Amino acid sequence: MRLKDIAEITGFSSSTVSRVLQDDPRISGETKKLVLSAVRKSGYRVNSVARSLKTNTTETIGFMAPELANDFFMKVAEGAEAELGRHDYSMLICNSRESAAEEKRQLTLLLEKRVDGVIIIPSSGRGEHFSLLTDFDVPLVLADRAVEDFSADSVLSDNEDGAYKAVTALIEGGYRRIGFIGGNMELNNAKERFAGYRRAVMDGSLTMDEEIIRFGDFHMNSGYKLMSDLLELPSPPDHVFVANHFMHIGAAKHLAHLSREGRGPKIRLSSFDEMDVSSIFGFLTLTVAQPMEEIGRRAASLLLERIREKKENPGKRKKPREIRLSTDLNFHGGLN
Amino acid sequence: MRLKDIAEITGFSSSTVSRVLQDDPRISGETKKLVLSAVRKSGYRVNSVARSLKTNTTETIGFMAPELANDFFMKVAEGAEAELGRHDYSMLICNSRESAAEEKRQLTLLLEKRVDGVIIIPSSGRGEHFSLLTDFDVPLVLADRAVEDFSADSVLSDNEDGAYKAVTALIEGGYRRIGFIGGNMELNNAKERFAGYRRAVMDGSLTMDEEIIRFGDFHMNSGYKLMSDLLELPSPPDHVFVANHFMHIGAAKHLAHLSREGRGPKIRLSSFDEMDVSSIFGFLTLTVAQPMEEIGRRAASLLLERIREKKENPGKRKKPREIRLSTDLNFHGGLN
DNA sequence: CTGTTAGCGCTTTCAC
DNA sequence: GTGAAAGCGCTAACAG
Repeated sequence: MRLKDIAEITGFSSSTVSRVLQDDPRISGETKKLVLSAVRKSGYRVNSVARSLKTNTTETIGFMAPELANDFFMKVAEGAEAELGRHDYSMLICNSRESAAEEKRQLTLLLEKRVDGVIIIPSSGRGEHFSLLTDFDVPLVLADRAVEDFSADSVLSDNEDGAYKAVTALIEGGYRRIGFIGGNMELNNAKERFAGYRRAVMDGSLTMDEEIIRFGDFHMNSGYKLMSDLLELPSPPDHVFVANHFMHIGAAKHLAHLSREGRGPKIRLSSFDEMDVSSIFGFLTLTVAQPMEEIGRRAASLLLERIREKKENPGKRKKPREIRLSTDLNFHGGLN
Repeated sequence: MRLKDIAEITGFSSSTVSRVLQDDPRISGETKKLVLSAVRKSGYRVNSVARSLKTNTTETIGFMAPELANDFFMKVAEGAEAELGRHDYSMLICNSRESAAEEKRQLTLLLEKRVDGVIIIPSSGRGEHFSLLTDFDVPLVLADRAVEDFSADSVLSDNEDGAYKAVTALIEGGYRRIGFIGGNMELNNAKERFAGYRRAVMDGSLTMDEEIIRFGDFHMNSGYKLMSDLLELPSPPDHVFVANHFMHIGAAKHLAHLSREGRGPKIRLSSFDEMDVSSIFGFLTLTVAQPMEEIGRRAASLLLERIREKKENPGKRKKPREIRLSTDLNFHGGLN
């Protein structure tokens, strides 16, 4: 069933049917009713592919994340999906598998599918290949992470501030030897969280001790391992600030194992990120909650704005905008 | 840059360029080289939209899940994505928000986008609206859950068997009062897991005691709440089998809270599902591991098969196939 | 308010 | 081995 068939059934022309479907105000109420009823009866569905070919827009955007089975990324995705859905956009999802090469490969596919724009949570700190998109004039918004070699619209948390607030609160709470489990330092958010930690330590007149500063990969197992390393130190920290949720769970898991064996050390944890499973353990003191869904929502709405601007003002590209969302500091277990 | 431009640059016709792009064997090596080099130089990308209009296939499938920020669903999605990627298919992702109505709404969108097929993890036990797809001859595969009022290809875990194996092992391990925290009983997998529990209890000559059988909604908080209910019983269970991962984490969280307060009851947990955070607590005895990614992979490959069959044999619809994947029983903490 | 017409960028007979 | 031409289903001037 094609639009043309509806035209034949109702006796109107294709253009009239097309206009009805687009709610063109010029169409008379009577005609509209007739056409719409024929559409309903026949079960006709517009062919978006044909429409896209004609209009040169697909109402589809690409969403690329380093992995899919990751609650943080998918909260961002849910936020984006919600915002896009309000505007009848769909989302083509891509798993970059934490690889910039794979990221590039998938971008070319998105390009061929003629998506109207792309949201990327970068897999690495580098994004030269994102120029693929801008070369083709496809709007791009980075979410959660920025890259160092490519400037693009982005929606990020205020990582440094979040870490600073948390560590400062810990110092005020009396901790004097606060360890740090950081993320992959090629990623800007890992760097910024570390910078926040460092600044808080300095401002709080504690000494920066490299012994109690470790870097992992933002995954659970590295949190587990690094926690274990820290505890084996002759003089272990009295608190550890962990730079993301997954490493925090890993670190807590290690503490839980120890305490199960009856040799639980006196130590507490705080973490960047807050998920609904964050507080399952008793070691948690503070979390720095990122507005995960808002990151997605804002990324989507910025992207839609860029798409609109492009349509209204072809060829004119605005200079990249960076949106920083602030985090919330939440207390959980008390300070000791 | 269009295909036609490449034709003009190289002096060949559009048809020839098109054939080169599709690796048509009739094209001479020389021509191929010439065209390909022009393609590379110009940065030309095929326009999939135009191709789709012509070929009536989009190489895109829809993937619908009740939520996105759910590691179980997304492991399935990753499996599907991997399989689809091997065949250059893309995935349009939809969040049905645990609502059949929303599910229906999004299906019509997928229909308009002319996806070649759809994978659905149903939000509810009902799927009359899935006929939207079959009416339009769009292949559909259900993953993880079946629906009672609509028969479709499906890839499911052997839920009953998994629960049966686990509970039987618990009985053999000496537990005599095994409670059950079930899922939303409108869902077939919740029902089947309960059936497995029931059969094991019967076969093991324990008594079915409704007191220690509770039903939640597969989310963490209901596991927490129901665990608390069970512990308040005059005669609480000595073990609780929880019907999925998220409720298990909730139940364990409750136990962790209690034991932190020094009043940890002597009770252990087992759970359907195994995720990498399953074993963070010490209460865990057994898990019934579902092959999450395989569910996705198999769903995708069955879907691709159906798409192929449809192309080769239009109009002929095979009768639905149900694939049951077996689960693995894994021991964690020992039996007491 | 409605119809005619051209054409989006590709694939694919059919012809040579 | 290559080209000419038609057409996928829709939209959007333009015309009336």
